[in-house]
Amino acid sequence: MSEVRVRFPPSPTGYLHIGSARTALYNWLFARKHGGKLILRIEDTDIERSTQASIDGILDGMKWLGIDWDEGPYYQSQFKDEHVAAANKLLEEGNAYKCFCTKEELDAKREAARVAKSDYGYDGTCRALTPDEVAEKENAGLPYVVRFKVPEGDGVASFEDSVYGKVEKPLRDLEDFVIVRSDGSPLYMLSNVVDDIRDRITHVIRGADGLGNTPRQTLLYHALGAKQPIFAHMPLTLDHQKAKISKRKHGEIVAVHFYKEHGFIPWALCNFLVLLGWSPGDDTEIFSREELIEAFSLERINRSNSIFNYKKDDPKFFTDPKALSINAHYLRTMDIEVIAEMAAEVLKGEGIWDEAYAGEKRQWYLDTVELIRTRFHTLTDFAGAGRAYFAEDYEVEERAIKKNIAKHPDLEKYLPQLADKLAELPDFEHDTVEEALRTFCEALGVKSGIVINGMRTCVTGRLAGPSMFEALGFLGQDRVVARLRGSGKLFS
RNA sequence: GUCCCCAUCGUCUAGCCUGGCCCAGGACACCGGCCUUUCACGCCGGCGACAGGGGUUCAAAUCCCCUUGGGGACGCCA
Repeated sequence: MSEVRVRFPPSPTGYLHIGSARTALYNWLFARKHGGKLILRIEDTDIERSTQASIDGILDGMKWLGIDWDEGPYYQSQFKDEHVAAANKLLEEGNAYKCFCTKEELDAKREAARVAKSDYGYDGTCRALTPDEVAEKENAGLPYVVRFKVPEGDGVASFEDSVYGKVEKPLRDLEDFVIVRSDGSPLYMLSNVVDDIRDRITHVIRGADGLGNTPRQTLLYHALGAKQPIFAHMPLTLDHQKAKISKRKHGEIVAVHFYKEHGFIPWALCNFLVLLGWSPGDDTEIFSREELIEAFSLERINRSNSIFNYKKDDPKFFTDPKALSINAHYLRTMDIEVIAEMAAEVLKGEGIWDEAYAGEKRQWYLDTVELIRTRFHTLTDFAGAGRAYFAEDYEVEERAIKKNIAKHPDLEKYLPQLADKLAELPDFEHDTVEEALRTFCEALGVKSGIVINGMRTCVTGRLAGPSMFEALGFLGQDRVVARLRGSGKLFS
């Protein structure tokens, strides 16, 4: 096989959404697996809706995900001349013709067909025009579109699809479709094929919504004298109502940047997305980059659509639970240095980063991240649930106060007393602190659990967290003592 | 409406091509237990599906047909 060349052709009409990211990912995986090239082509021919901000967003999203490309970005709009030239070639060789039917006439025919409950396809009125008639209309200044001349007869347009197998469409079911607008601008159907031919694309991997117009595109390849690529149509991702996930309908939740902002690890999102419509055939679900590239294949892509399982306003899961669980898995198993770096970005974003964490407190920082990461799901938790380890402005959970403070009013006296005891300690080692606390509790005749939990609420702001004695060591004597002395505010 | 595609636990899926090893396996979620003076992790267990109906066959989740449900394509959008 010659070099594998695939492409990802987003249209820059909004942010990069996860469905597109999945398409990019599949293409990328295929290219990497076969030592091929991924070409990034921005399909910006819809000038009305294309924006530079969107282009930037898409590039940023891909970079963040780690989906790198080998060529491009190319811009479809720069190749307009080529598209027009291709249309002219088709015209000259008799594979296309000028159509003078007006939009109104076509709408009327379409409407009539609808009323008659019959199928509508362009009836070929202008196909029969003689060269003289065409010249006459053109000279009269009548606007026209260019239509592709679908071959007549009993033939079929067919192509090989790595997911769907051999796909055939009878030519008689295909109408003479428009390839150039009346204003002279080429249509997607044509541009896309011309670009893929120029970019020497060998495999077109795209959403199943492209399946329907593939037969027409194969006709274009043939008429343009090019070999058609191998196609692979991937199933669509739907929402719970079985509607295609879209920016319009679902908003931010389907945007790649949303996941970046909500503390996702890029690769975790990729790992989740690849599983939507593909599986390796065994029970593996967590893959390193190398493993996934090795395991990936077009043939194992599913044919049925999958559902992106998120429920709006779900208090517990802000996105698909599986995505969250995969992210949490990476969060607690990836190399601690890497996680610490990602967490650092979050802390910097929150303005609670201390440069010392990269210097003299480096080891403390690493150990702290290690201590708390097992119960987190996203990177943002380091600045949320884990805030007390890095800053003084942490919030104390309402339910923690309710359960561990309010029920034990005596703590209002005990906690400051405990602070004094702890302040006297020669060191703040695990055993030293534990012994001091147990002695303290015994002297007062109070159960240590009550004091421990009250203390946890006070010094970490949380109902749950790491073993208290361990956590205290990380917080340090000074901070613990100060926080316990200020515990009075919890009782108001 | 016409054409095409799809159909296994709530969700992602394995198994389907090459029928028996499947009274259907894994993961997430959920429930229970162990661990833990909290929580999480981890471990153990539980709940939970072959859309329905007909065939074919000694045998069907797997093959065939019909029904139903869902999706897509039918633009001078991309």
